[in-house]
Amino acid sequence: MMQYWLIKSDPETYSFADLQRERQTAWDGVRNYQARNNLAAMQVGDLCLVYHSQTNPGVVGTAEVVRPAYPDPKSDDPRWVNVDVRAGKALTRSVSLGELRKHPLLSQMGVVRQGRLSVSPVTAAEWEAVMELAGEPPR
DNA sequence: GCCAACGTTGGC
DNA sequence: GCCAACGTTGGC
Repeated sequence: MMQYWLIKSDPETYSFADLQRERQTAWDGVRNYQARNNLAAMQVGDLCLVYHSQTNPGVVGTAEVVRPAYPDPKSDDPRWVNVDVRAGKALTRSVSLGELRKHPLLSQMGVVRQGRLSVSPVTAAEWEAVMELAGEPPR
């Protein structure tokens, strides 16, 4: 069964444009157990909302999981894992954190309730609502 | 730059 | 096992 997720990045460090340029990347550097557990639960084919933190925080694009969790080679601690994701599409219009907060359904999203969590699950209903706000046609 | 929220560390 | 101190993240 396909699942949805939200993955957060500071665009100064790694932006959605960077992902589009590279087409695919290792999603690494997660050093929080809850976020790590979410990474570990990802399966190939799962879809992700890509969220920019810091400047103009909000959802800017989508990505697809293409490799499930594996140990982060940049860490000598095997507890930390990466997944590989492929760029999906840039949203027709990005959806700001403020819009998520205002939306009756989306105000309950993990990213809103727990701002510091960098990888969080997204329900199918939340996914659809974000796509609608983003001006994306139904799939 | 400030501050709130939260996670981690370490003393006891 | 508790809790204070400290560090980090992220919104504003």
